[in-house]
Amino acid sequence: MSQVTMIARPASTAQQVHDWLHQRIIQGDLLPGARLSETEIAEQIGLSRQPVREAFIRLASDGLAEVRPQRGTYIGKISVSAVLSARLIREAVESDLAAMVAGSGADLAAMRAELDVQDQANITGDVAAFIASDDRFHCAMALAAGQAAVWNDLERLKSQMNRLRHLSMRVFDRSATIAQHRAILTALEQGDGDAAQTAVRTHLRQMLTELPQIAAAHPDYFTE
Amino acid sequence: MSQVTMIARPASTAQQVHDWLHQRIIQGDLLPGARLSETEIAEQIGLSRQPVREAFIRLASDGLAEVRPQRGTYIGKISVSAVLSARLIREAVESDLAAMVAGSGADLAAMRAELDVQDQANITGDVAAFIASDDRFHCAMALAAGQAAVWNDLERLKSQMNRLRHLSMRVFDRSATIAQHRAILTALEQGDGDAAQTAVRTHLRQMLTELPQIAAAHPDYFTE
DNA sequence: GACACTTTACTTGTATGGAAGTATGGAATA
DNA sequence: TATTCCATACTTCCATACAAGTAAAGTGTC
Repeated sequence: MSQVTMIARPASTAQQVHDWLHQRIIQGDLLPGARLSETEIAEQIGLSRQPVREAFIRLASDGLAEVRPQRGTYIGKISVSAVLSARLIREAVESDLAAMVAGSGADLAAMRAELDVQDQANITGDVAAFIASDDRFHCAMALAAGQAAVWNDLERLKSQMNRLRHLSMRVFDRSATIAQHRAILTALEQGDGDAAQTAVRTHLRQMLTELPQIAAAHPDYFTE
Repeated sequence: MSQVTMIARPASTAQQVHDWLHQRIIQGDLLPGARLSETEIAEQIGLSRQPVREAFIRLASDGLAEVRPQRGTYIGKISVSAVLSARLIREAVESDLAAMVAGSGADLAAMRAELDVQDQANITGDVAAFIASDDRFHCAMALAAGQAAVWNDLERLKSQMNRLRHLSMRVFDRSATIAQHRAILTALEQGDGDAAQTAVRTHLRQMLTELPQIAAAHPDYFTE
């Protein structure tokens, strides 16, 4: 925890607007291709256009929005190739992380706890809670490997995949995801690095079969 | 090539300022911890503060600058942990890419050509040219694997490592780097996936020994 | 001389006005 | 009816002015 976050100085208005829109986009509240208006949002929250504009610039840097000069700002569509490359990167990195954890004897209680949360969320049908726990499960593995910074660096890539999941989770089987998570954790607990790597790669390759189906179901939300 | 790029519309001023500063930071022209003034740069290039300010916001999103409200904007110091995690990610990803290329029979002429460029740059001592060719060598491998998008996604991480290399290349042995590149290419040409992966990992682990030395030589430029 | 306080200059943050460019709808014309 | 032209409203971009906060220099006091 850095000093900046310890000293409770409220973030700038522009930053708050950015965070607010960022979350709404990730959660699928603002849909791909939708229009964003500086003046409209500014009036909506009682600010001038400038901080809203700067929030848009940040969103564009995040790859979540597209500012077209003199035309308008739009929620970025989900790039199929971007999702595929993000998936490939995650598979490569998390496979290595799994190998590091398997031989280390690190504490895996956090991962096991998330499995219980996912079971609950699956029963109650709370999609948002399930996705959040899914994220924390993978994050816990990175922490077990002592690589918290790696997880932060993947944040940008994960955000694109999370948008996809918020579209897909209503359709696809969460039980299968839980089973895959359980396979990963079992292999880690047994200290079987090769099995853990295989389980991670199998899990993350699941998206290769899901992506075409989701893209076909929502063609307007995707590009490339 | 998309229509957008065909119609040669000049980028916005803020974007140009951002690109200019981005390049100067990566090349080590603007050193870590140095101060950036909105008004100063604005006067320097004959613009108002606003576009410069928006360029700063983009740089902060890139992780290259830090805007401290009511205090000033500074070139971000090189985070040791960020470099380490970027290195780990590159090792994992490029190892997978090497395995994909080794079995594919893809054209490797581009990689071989870069080796010649690096030999030349090593002789003439042109550090910037060497680093640029080094980048293109690795990029060529990603292209040979049919994963251009992956290389783009790693851009953010590479920029931090490139800042480091512009500090280190004046010190460290470029011939060793070339030998490592040659080992990678040889393994790929022989179709030996395992050897290629090993060569890639060995090459990228070189930084693990270089980083502490560079950080010790320039303690003011690093953090964490 | 050392210390506490005040002032002053300087920083980024926000508001507002206008400039440049785009898209849309309607009117005039063939 | 179809097409071209144009006026109008809208968008983002940039310039300017002001507000809020920080830091450092200066000043007075002990």
